[in-house]
Amino acid sequence: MTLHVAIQEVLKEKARPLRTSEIAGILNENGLYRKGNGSLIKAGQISARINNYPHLFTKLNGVISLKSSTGVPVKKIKKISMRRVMVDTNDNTPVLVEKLMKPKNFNSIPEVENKVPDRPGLYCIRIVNPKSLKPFLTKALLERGHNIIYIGLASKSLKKRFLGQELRAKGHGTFFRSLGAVLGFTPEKGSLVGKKNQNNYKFSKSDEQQIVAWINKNLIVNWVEVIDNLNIIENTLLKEYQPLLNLTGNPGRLIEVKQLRDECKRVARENAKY
DNA sequence: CACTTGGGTCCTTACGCACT
DNA sequence: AGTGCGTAAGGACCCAAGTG
Repeated sequence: MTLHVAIQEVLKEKARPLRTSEIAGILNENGLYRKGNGSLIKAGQISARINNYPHLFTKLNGVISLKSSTGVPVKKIKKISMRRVMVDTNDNTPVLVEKLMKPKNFNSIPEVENKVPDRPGLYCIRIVNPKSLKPFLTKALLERGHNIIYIGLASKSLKKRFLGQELRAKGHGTFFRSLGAVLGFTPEKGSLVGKKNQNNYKFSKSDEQQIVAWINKNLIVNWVEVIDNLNIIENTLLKEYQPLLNLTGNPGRLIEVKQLRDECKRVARENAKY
């Protein structure tokens, strides 16, 4: 039995919409579907399959239902509008993009950290002197003719996501992990052992402080508040500028960055020797 | 005891390998 | 070559512990 058929079976049997994590749990218990290597099915895998079979399933507010009339009646749930991209007549995207990318608008983080809004938007990070990085990164920036190292989005809050997670390591910032890796830091050995998410490695407190100090000294940042079309704008920018440390969606992603991140993961997953 | 902070967990989606 | 499938990046949610 394929995974999506197994998901259909579960939804039919339970006769109500289910979360991806619930479906994974039920399948792991009833054995309707087993992975080739025998490992447990994760919620993310269910989500991936749901997206690959839009004709079979509907997804509303995080719960999955069967689409076919033979399946479960879809419960009425308050609808959240999934805004489709519409280029309306007063589209001010070009203005926002210019405002975001204009080098003059960038400032060091200590100068602006109290001003980052608790609102959604896009952010861009530049490096003052590309030569403060490892040679392969310096070279890549010179080839690209800019000093942009990361472009990201915060769908809820720039303050929490951009400032908190990315620049101050509160929580799990993708950029912070990548930067630490390319600066030559590695997490503490075994720090991911037993953790559910085997990717979100962290650095030691003292390493974190050193990275934050490096960020304050070497990086300048800018952001714009945006609500609509965040993903589309981000994707366009990634294609146009190919920032140094973005991986997903970046045609100029650097394999060396991925390798350094993988090395961090390897160390963090390693059983501590004693 | 309300508020803040830290961080564990969850969700979505792009990517790339494996199989047909 | 096309399709199926699993993994991991990127981002947000949410709760427990800390703080005043």
